[in-house]
Amino acid sequence: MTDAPDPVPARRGRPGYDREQMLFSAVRVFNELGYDATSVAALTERLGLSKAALYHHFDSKEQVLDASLERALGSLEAVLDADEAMSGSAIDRLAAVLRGAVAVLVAELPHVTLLLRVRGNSEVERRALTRRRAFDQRIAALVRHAQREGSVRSDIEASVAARLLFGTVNSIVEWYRPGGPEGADRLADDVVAVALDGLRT
Amino acid sequence: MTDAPDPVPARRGRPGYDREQMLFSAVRVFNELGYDATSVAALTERLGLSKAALYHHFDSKEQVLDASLERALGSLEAVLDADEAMSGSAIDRLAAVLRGAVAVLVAELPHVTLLLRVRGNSEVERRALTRRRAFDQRIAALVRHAQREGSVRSDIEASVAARLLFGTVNSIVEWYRPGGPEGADRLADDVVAVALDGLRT
DNA sequence: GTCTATAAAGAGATAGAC
DNA sequence: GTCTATCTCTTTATAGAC
Repeated sequence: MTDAPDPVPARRGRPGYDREQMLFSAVRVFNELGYDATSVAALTERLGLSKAALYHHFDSKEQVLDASLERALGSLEAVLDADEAMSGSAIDRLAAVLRGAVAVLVAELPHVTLLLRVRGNSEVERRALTRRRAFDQRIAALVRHAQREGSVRSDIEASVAARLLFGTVNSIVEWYRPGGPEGADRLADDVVAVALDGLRT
Repeated sequence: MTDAPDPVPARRGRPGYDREQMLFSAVRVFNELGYDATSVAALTERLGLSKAALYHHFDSKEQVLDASLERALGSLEAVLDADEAMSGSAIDRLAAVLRGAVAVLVAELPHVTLLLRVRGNSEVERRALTRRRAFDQRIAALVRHAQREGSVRSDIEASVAARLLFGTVNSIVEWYRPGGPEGADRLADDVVAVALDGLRT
């Protein structure tokens, strides 16, 4: 249990950790144990520090969570606000959003993983869930648009289709590990292929 | 917070709750708050009982979890052992397993939801994860079979395809609620349609 | 930026009565 | 089948020194 400290991105020269490094390490532990099962002691043991050290960088354990959720949500919202999501046919925009979401999932894997496990047990968690719902609704609107355009099947309700779509995308956090055999681009290709064209030959 | 007790399936006549009813109620609370965030007090408050009452029916909080995970895993494993999963072409068996899994998800929604959130924090959780992995591998083998048979595209690795497939299926627990507009059969149709034939027209 | 020490609250679980 | 009372351990967070 007392292994070497997390190999946190170095910060040249100075001793100790800054807020960024501590967040990086903490989110990893949250994802391993689950946020609620993680004590502040578990958070700081990972870095070889005492509990009190965390309170120098954050007001509370919950503020660590908040910082992580902000990253995840900010990155995901940016995908919907990007140029590729704003022009072209609805099906092309949908595909671009799927690719963008996969890219964010991979790039911000720990933060997004944490976001997807939030259940609404506190004000911080409920705010995050509200932003997530808004994201989901923008996806559903995009699917509806593609249905009206005729490029997406209309025999499945848009909200259900959108949920199954992002169920597929979001499930990636359960097994994908960067540096494995599958690159992020290849993964995005596979997701778009399965989601839009199906598994059948 | 002190609402009416959970409307647990009645047990005609006698006072108090039996093990089955207590499990039913407890698993609901676990899913609302998350297992780790749920105290034994929260569990029994829901039924209007004291903490000690739970220990008449279960040895520990963890044994409640164990009982729930056993149900979920048993039901899922039964899908793979069913007749429809044993004969016919691989693609037909795959479709049958998908339908069966959706049916189990809906029928045992609380137990499966709990299972899908387990992270391996205890021996009970790790045993459940081991069984889940075995299930996943049987799915991957089925996909591989369908690829060799030529009915499933081979440009996506079987293990990745299987994971995306069950990512789609499992995500149902995040939003589906029985008694809503979508019936279980219709939902299974939608899942098989999206997974095998895709969303595109 | 980190430490030790400690406060205050809440956790899981048990004993024994009804 | 449930209760009250209690034990013990762990939790989040703070105070104040280095």
